[in-house]
Amino acid sequence: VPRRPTLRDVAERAGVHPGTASRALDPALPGRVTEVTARRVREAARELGYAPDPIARTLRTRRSGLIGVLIPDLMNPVLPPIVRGIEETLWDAGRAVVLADTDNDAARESTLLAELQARRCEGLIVATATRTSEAVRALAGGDVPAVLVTRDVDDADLPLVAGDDAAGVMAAVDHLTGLGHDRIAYLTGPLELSTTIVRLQAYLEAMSSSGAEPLVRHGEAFTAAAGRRLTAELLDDRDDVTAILAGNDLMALGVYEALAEAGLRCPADVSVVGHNDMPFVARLQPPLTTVAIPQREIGGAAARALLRRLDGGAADADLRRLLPTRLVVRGSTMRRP
Amino acid sequence: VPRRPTLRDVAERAGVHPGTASRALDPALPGRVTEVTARRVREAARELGYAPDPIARTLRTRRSGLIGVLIPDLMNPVLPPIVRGIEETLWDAGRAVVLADTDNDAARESTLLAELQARRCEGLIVATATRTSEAVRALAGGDVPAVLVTRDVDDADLPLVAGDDAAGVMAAVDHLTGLGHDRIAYLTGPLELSTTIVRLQAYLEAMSSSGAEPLVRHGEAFTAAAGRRLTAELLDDRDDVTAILAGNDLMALGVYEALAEAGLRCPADVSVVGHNDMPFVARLQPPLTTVAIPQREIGGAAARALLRRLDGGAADADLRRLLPTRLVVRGSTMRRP
DNA sequence: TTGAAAGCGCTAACAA
DNA sequence: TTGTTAGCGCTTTCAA
Repeated sequence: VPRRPTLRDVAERAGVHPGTASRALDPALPGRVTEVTARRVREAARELGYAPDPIARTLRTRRSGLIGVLIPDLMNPVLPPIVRGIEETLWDAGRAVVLADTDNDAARESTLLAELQARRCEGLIVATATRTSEAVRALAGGDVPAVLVTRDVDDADLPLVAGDDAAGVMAAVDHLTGLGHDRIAYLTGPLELSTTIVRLQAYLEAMSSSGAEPLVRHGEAFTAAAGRRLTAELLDDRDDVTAILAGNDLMALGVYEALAEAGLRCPADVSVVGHNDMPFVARLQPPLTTVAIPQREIGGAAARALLRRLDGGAADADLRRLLPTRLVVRGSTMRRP
Repeated sequence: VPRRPTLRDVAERAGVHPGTASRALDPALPGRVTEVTARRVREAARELGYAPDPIARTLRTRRSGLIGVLIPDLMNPVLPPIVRGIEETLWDAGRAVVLADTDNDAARESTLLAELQARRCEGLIVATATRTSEAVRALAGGDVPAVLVTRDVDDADLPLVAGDDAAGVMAAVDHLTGLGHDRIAYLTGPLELSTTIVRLQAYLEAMSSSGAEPLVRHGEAFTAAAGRRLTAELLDDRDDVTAILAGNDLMALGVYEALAEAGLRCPADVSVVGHNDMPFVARLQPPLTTVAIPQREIGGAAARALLRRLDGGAADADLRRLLPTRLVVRGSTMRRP
């Protein structure tokens, strides 16, 4: 059986000692070896099709080249682009991505975090944080660098990369007030998520600066079902609402359903705005006006932030990196009737 | 610095030799060690918070516990559920998933396949195959077990797990003929994908057995743009088409666009059927009738097939496992006008 | 500049 | 049943 070649084979063929071959092949150390031997070794390596064994290297150097990526649920449409951005950036940097999905389960979160570390991941990218996750907070003190994506945890000095949701929500409120709306309701996601809080806060600020009275309903989850229930309740209580800002696009889907059920038209009777610009919302009827988030870039930026840290970068240089969002105006908003 | 404990530390504390400690901690070998020493060792391990180093273990045993998963593009809506199914099954079996995305690039495919193997992945799940991918075909002879998902490669004895697309397409044609249609066009995806061929073949068979004349257009990609272009061309040539079967849902989106552009209504003038039942197609206008594929189950089944092989299962027991698909009838199909 | 030797932490073959 | 020994493939001191 033609075993894959080791450094020893290369050294033998080049007529040098394995140690020398190792030095010759290490690009970080030019001048540690004669140019002529370096050439001989490289040649032998090429002829043999030699590739260093990452496992053996890791055992020696303690660097595995593995980055753990923890996500809440890959089937949530916002995540694939983020994971994609992370993954392409890390592969390009010679790292491999170990993906783990918590299924939105806190217990699973801490299990998987431990598992990822046990498997010697050099760094962690975490998209599952709730404001109170202890397991995530503990990462701040730990010895494996971690970066949070999208979701932040309270009171921990962990770097975060996310979209500038606040700016997006403010733009959405401005858009609606610009269209003459002032009875604008906001439907939140679960309060244990930082994204919910950030968006809600922005809504409240924008409303107060426009002098309009805020109107908030809290949802138990970022789902269409929650959006639908909240909207139905809202319409029962108040018949003067002319615009609804949904915590995210999934909830906006539920808003559409509830409006249709109540015999209200969108946007003729009620304008609707979502958040995230997930795939295909432009193809809904009506096409959804929403806050677009640069998901893939967020993933890439998170990966780069982690790489910087792994290369000994300053730990405090780039806490809280917010990437620009933008309001995409489509057919679900119009001038107040 | 309180270095994490090694097996040596555990052995020392338990007063035994490292080799003995190793045996005591190995769950696969009961009876290789006295119950009393086993207990002592386990106790010591617990007290020290010992966790075996997976890297060292891998170097020794050649088994990394890592499974490489190669996908064409995570942002293609069919993939997240598949990856999810793979990932949850493998974690439950104590394996970790290394995810790599080729971005539909053949060169990247072979690079990443090599990289995954260099990183000592014990097994591979490949969703990127084209009918001719050499790099994938080479896996058949290789020493790391591989399972294909959804996309097959020609002339290679690699196990495949996929949805039963043929049955789905036949059901779709039957559904349409049952509604009185006989001018049913089929829009294919790229011919280098096995899924395209399987679906097309099924369409041709179903048409011939119903005695209707087949009407096929070939698309260069499974995209909305392709679906749109093909439909526009089709409508230019033939004004008698009353139903269109799209290669997948993305193409069906394009069909919707082209019909609207041509001033034709769906389903009143033309019925449309998609394939995949990707998220949110039920919310299109009209809701899309489509062939649903059990994506998550396919992922799970692929993972289990690989695990079986890793445990020395027969290599030929389960080549070509097809999971049942089903036609989901929604609003885009109706009785022929 | 190169060779020699040790060792990362673990497991498996062999010996006692 | 347990201890001993060797070695997975690599890097990195230390000497020459």
